Amino acid sequence: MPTPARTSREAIVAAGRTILDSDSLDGLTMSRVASAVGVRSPSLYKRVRDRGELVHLIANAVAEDLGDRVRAAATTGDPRRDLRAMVDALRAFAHERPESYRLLFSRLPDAWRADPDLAARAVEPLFRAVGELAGPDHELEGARTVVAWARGFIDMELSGSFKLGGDVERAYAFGADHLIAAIGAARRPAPPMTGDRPATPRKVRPDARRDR
Amino acid sequence: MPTPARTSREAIVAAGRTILDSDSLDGLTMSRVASAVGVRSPSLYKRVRDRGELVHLIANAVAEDLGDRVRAAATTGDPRRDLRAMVDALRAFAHERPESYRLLFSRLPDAWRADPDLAARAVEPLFRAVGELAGPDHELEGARTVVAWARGFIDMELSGSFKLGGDVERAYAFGADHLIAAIGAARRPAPPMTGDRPATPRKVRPDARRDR
DNA sequence: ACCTGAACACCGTTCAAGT
DNA sequence: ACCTGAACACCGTTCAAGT
Repeated sequence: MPTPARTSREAIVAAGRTILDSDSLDGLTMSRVASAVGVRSPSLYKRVRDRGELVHLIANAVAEDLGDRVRAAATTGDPRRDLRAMVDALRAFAHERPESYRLLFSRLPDAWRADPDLAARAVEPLFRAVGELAGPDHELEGARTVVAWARGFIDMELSGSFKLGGDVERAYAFGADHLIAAIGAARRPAPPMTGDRPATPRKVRPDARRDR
Repeated sequence: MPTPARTSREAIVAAGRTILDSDSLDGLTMSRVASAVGVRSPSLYKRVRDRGELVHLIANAVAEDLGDRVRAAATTGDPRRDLRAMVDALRAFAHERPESYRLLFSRLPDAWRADPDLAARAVEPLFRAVGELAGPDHELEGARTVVAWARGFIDMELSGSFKLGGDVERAYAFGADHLIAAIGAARRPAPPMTGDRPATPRKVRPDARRDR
C-alpha cells in the first residue's frame, strides 16, 4: 500500500548544508541528516544515490551562492575596484561559512565536487575584471595569479597558519594592493629577472595538468 | 615472560610515510600500517597513543624534509633568485609527494599537525629572502603574500582546478615573476588605488586571527 | 511506494588472555 | 614486556519485511 513521502531531496540537501556549516564535512553523517529530516538513514537512499551524491548536491548549491555573492560585489564598473570587491566577497564568504567554502575548494573525489561549469561561473566575473586590467593576452595568467593568491591567503587564515603574529588585515591589504597593481602593469612586457634557469618542476602529476 | 619487541616507533612512522604517499591520508589505516611492520593493529598502541599521534609524527618528518629542500634551494645569495628557487622547490616537493605536502598544509586537528616551530623553520629562509627584497618593514606581509600565492597555486594544481586549459607553466611563471617584482617594489610606498572603501570582512572567525 | 530494523563490511580503540 | 583475538562503538550501505 503506497505511503506518502515523509521527506524530499530538497529537504535533505537543505539539512545537509546546515549540518555541514555547523559540524564540518566529517560531521555530515547519513544518520545525522536523516534525523534532521525525520527519517532513518536507510530512507535517504531513496532520494540520493549515496553520501557522495549528497555532498555533490550541497557543493552545487554552495557554488551558486558564492557566484551570486561574487557577482553582486562588482558594482562600480572600474575593474580595479570591482576586482578588489570580488576578492573581498570571496574572503567574506569563506569567513562566514568556512566549511561550505572548503567544500568548494578542497581536494575531494571528483564525484563529490560541484559541477565544473558551476564552479567556473562563480569566478567568471573575476576573470572578466582581470581581463580588462591585464589585457586579453594575460587574462588567464592574471586571473590565475589573483585567484591563487586569494585561495592561498584564505586557506592560511582558515587553517590557522598565521601564527607569527602581525596584522593579518594589513597582510591582506598588502597582497591585494600589490597584486592588483602588478596585474594592471602586465600590459607592458613582463618584468626582467629570474632569467637563465628553467622553471623547475621535474615531475608534474599527469592529472594536475589535464583539463577536466 | 618478556618478549622481544617485534617493531619500533621509527619503523611505524616510516611505514606510515610510505602508505601516506601511495594511498593518501584516508588510506593510512592502523591495520595497514600494522601489517606493513608485521604486527596486528592493537600492537601499534604500545608505540603510539593513537592514529592522531602517528599522523603528527609523520607530519613532523615531512616538515623536516621540506625544510631541507627549501634551504638547499637558496644557493646564489641573490634574494630574487633564491626566492624563486625556494618557491620552485616547494612546488617540486608538492608535485613529487602531494599527499605529504597536503598533510603539512591542509586543515587537520591541531594535535595531528606538525609542530608549529618545525613548520615555521621550513619556510624561514623564504622569509629572510623576502625581508631582503622588501625591506624589514614589509617582510611579514611580503612573505605572506608570496607564500599565499604559492600555496594557492599549488593547491589549485593538486586539486585539478586548472580546467580552463591554457599553459599552467606560463601561469606559474607569470605569477612568480610579477609577485617577486611587486615585492621588490614594496620598499617604496604602497601603490595608490583601492582607496575609500573598508577592507570588508564583516565577520572573522575568532581562531582565524589568533596566533597559535 | 516509502519506511525500517537487522545485518554486513569497515574503521579506531580497548582489554583480557596468552607467551 | 609485548602481542593478539575478541569485543565495542561508529561509520556507510543493502535488503527483506512491514505498512
